Amino acid sequence: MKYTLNQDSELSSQIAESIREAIMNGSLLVDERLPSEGELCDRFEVSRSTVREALKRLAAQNLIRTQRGATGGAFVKRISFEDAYPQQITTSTLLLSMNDVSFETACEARFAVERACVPLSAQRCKPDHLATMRAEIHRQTQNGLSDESFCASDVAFHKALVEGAGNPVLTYQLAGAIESMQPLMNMITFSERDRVKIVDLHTKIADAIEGGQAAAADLGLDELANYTMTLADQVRQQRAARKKNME
Amino acid sequence: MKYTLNQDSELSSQIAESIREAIMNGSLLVDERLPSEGELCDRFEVSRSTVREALKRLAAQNLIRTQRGATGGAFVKRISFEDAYPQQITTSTLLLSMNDVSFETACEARFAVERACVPLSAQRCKPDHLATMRAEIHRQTQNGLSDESFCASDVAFHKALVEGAGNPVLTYQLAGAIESMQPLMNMITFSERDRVKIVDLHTKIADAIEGGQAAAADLGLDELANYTMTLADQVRQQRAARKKNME
DNA sequence: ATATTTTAATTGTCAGACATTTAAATGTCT
DNA sequence: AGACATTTAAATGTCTGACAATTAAAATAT
Repeated sequence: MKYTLNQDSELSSQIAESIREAIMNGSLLVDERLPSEGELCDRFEVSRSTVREALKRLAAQNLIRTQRGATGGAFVKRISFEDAYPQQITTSTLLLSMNDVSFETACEARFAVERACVPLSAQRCKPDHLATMRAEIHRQTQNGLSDESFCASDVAFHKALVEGAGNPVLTYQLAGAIESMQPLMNMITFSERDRVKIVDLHTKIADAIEGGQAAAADLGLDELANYTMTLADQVRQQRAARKKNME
Repeated sequence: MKYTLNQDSELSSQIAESIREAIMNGSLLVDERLPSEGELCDRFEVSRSTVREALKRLAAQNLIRTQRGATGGAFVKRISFEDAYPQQITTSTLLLSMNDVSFETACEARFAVERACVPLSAQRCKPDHLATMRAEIHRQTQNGLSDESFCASDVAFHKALVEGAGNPVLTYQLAGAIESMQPLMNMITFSERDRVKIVDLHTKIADAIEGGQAAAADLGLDELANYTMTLADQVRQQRAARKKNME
């Protein structure tokens, strides 16, 4: 384990980066124990607070875990998809909301990425994912469902579709794209007619997946993408009109 | 800004989570200043070290930035795609290497996701992305190029392909899938014949993109996916045979 | 008015202490 | 000898107080 500090600003950041590199390049293996805080102080010639701030940075990135007690210490963490998920969602969501990403751009990305899963889902989708899709479709038909709940169910449906591809890497990469769209989707209000149309398309997609018909599912997804964009467009026009009236 | 602590283990983790939620739910807006470390100590009734460890966790997640000096403090950071990128790559890379994700699974995800970009790239690819693709193809034909450099160039080619779609969300989401494959790709050695074949397919794809022919590009990508899988298969068989010989 | 210096607020770092947790070592009883 | 209880030691978690470094604004001097 080699320790070299870059020319960054804060010591804790430099130390964290140094250890991160050691993990990335294989100098530190999974479950290997890092030197104790005291030893790290000696090696980097900094105080314990600084070392601890560095370790907290690494912990926040799921790179290490710490244990207290006699045989405790900081250990290189075997990061799991479950650990990485929430981080990914948080980052994606903030990226969209803080960078004026248009609904079109986000939507395009989402459907493009989902379309990539469809052939695999049609080929391998398991009964329980299909069951989830059906259940969500059913929920979407219920009266009195708030727009937010409808959106949440929509997200759940599409998540199941992606998970149906049975590829954990895809699921991880795409979860962000789909879930982070929810706040944007929540800005749309759905009329009764909209919901019926969406449920129809969801059903069409689920049927196609169940029957292993990738092309049909793709077609359904395409229609859904177009329809969603249309809805967003309406919302934008309504909002623009309202603004004009107020002037 | 509401502060409630969960029943987690470490105080710094609870405090970080509390502030993270305030950012996520809009209580804290972009560029808004957090209370100073001293004030946070009072509000959470903890020492400054604990507050600082919490802030470092948030900084590591690109949620805040800090400034020193009179008008300094911690501010909600407007996370940029550039900031999120490296984090995404690190996480994806470690996920693959630490969880025994098979080459097939990772490869499948990569090509699925790339295929999602092809129609958009064919439609909108800008000259400079195309130029990058051509340049990388050219690099791949040079003699004496190490396997690692070849792989790196391969990654650069595919990154340009994705960027050609002109959708920053797609670029972000997919960068992880593509770049994190590099360590796995590096385990493959390329014969002269392999390289010629790959360069041919890259050229085919670039030509199709340039001509706006999405279907042709998709076909090329499909061939490339199959060929890559075949290569990986060969490597696996060679390795198995070698192992058998040693017994 | 402009340039310079001082000041105050804030984060960054350090040092040392004590609290808490945990496993291993030790001791005690049957 | 084995089972249970106690002690010990090592490690992280937290607290306190101090000083350094940075920076914008206020005060001062030119």
